[in-house]
Order: sequence, then structure tokens, then C-alpha cells
Amino acid sequence: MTEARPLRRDARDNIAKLQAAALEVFLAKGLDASLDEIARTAGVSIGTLYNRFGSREGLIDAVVPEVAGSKLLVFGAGVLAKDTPRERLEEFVTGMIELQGEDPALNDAILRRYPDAVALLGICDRSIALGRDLVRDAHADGSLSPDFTEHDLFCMLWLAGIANRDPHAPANWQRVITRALDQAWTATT
Amino acid sequence: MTEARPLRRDARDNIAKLQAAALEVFLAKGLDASLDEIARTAGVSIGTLYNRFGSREGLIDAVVPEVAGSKLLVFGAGVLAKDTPRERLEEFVTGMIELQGEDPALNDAILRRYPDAVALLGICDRSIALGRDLVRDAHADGSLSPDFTEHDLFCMLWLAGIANRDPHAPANWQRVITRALDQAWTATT
DNA sequence: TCTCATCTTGAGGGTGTTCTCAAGTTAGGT
DNA sequence: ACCTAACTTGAGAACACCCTCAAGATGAGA
Repeated sequence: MTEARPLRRDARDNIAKLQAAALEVFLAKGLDASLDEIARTAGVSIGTLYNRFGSREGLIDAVVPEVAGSKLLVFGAGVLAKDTPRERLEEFVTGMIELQGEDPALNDAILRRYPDAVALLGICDRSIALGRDLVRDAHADGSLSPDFTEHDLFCMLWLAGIANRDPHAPANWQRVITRALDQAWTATT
Repeated sequence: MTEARPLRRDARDNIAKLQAAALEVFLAKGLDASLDEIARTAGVSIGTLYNRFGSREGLIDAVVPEVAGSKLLVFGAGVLAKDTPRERLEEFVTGMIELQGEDPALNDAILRRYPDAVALLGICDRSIALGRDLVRDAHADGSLSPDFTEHDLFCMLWLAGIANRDPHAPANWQRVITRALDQAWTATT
């Protein structure tokens, strides 16, 4: 147990400024945004950033999990509100792709590009677990073909993730992925 | 018309060494491999590389189109040997994904990562044109759903391309893409 | 063998990033 | 008002890449 002395006020202010700046920049440019830019946006030197957060992962974990977590929580509730296993899984896939497209930071989180940002990974895992459950339900229900595995679902989200990161992505690439999901339902209309 | 003096022998030798090295390195690591490494592999200085080829694109165009072209030619013949439009298109998609997976240089070419490598782009365009024709045939034939466009085909190859470039790609991501194609056939078994 | 146009060389300048640390500044207790 | 531990700072080292150019080496014709 380290005896926790209170921080000096300038230190606390700088932490707050850095967190706000990091959030802004990470959301705009993804988790590999330049730390220099974050420090500049915060109006603080790069040294201070390292003093306070130690590493990029430290900064990520201090800032992203809360925001990403609440987004995913709301999203998860929306998904579960759907009526059938099939609708839930469809909503999960299309919704995740959309979320990832809107939020480069969340996108990078799902791609696990910073495995040392432990807190963030935990948040993502919860969402992945939801997806896994939905696949199971849809299997149990008989609506999803057994040869569509949870790993396939993960591949879809991963594909969407790397697609989002490419600045030269062609229009409507999402259709390839949603089509793949469409293929996986068992007969019926 | 520039009067073409013959090159000195050392110059010609160095060009040959650089081409061999470039081919080897590009095939192994893709078109964004370090030019320094290519020069080192050739046993020649980086300055000579620039003297002879002017730029990365110049080197690419001097070396990749021939190899990629003959691969794609053989591949195209194999595709056309299939019996039905559907089989041809299926072969085209799975085969291209496989080729791209085996050959990072070809993969980068299809992603058009070096738009100034004009000769290489020309080669790729021929293959893309083949794909486009196959989509048309399959449409005409009635086996491919009209809402699967040639752009969708291009998106598939592009997705495969960026997937190949990710060293952390999950296993069997190809299934997502082939499933998407499966979805696009009109009824029947 | 001698000459010189042609060719090669690699250190060095430019870019963009991460991370450090010696020196300077300041909050806040006395 | 003064002191000092806590804090901030930013130049700079390290890395990895691109591309250039003045100086030196050499093939080949005379």
C-alpha cells in the first residue's frame, strides 16, 4: 500500500487537461495518435504527459474505458431489446460496425492494438462476450447455421476494424460483411 | 528521342543485382519494403538504387509487372477453364484471395498502394477487368443476384488485401468473404 | 597507359515518432 | 517572506525511414 499524498494543484490540473485532450484526440484519430499532439492540445509539455501517465497505454486506460464502456453498455441494451435471436445478432453486427466506424478509438480497442491497455480490453471483452452469447442463442434457436461460429463473428468485427482504418476504403465495403451474415441464416425468409 | 548510349558494364550489373534483390524483397515483404534493405541485399549502395530507378515506383515498375503479369495470366486461364459462370467467378474470388495471400507484392498492387507504378497498375487492371466480365456473365446467366455489383467484387478483393497486410489477422478470416459470395447466388442449390 | 565521362558511394540533411533527464519553476506549509 | 519537495520543461538521444550530392572510383576508348 503506497501512502497516497495529495497531488499539488498544478499537477491535478494538468492531469485533467491531458485527459480531456487525450479523449478528444483519441476519438478523432484513434489510439495511435501522436502523444506530442495530445500534449500540445492540452497546453502542457510532453514530459508532463509521461510523468503523469507513464506510457501511451497508461493514458489510454485512464481515459478511454469509461467512454467506450458506456457507449457499449447503451448499445448492448439496445441489442437486447430486439425480439428474436436473429434480430439481436443482426443488430449487434451492424451496430458494432457502425460504432467502430464512428469511433476510431473504440475501433482500435476492438482490434486490440494496445494489449497493455488492460482496462480497455476488459471493456471490449464484455461486448465480445455479448456477441458470443448472441451466436449461441441463435444457434439454439435454430436460426443461425451451426457452421457460423463465434470465431466467424470475431473475424467480421476484426475485418470491419481494419477496413475502418484504411483511408482509401471503397464505398460500402460494409455490404460484404453484412452479406456474409445474411448467408449464415438457416433457410426460411 | 534521347540517343541511347550503351550503359557501362558495372552499371548494367548493378541494375541486374538491384532487380533481383528488389524482386526477392518485394515478394517477401510487400511493395513498402525498405529500399535500404533492397540495396543492401543487392550489395550496392542506396545511392546507386536511386541513380538507376529514380524512385520506389520506378523500381517497382521495373520489376514487379512481369512477374505479377504472368502469374495473373496463368491464373486467368485457369479461371476461364471452368465450366459455368458461377464456377468461374467462385474460382476467381477464392483464387485471387489465395494469390494475394501468397504474394505481398501482388497484394499491394491490387490495393493500389503505389498509384505511380503505372505499368503495374495496368497489369492489375487487366485482372480486375476479368473479374468484372465474370460478374456480368454470371448476371446474364441468372446465377448471380443483380444486387451483387462489380463494386462488391472489388470490395472483396480490397478487404482480402488489407486483411493480408495485418500481421495479427485471425485464422480463417477468408471465410467471411467467401460466405458473402455464397450469399449472392440466386436460389437453387 | 592515360584520360575522362560515367558511375558508385555513404555520410548527411530532412521527417516524424517515442521517451528521458538535468535544469528550472512553483505550490503551499511555516 | 522563504524554503523545498513536487512538478514542469523541452532539448536531445534513439530509431527508422527517404532522398541527395560532393567526392572518389572505374570502364573503356584512344
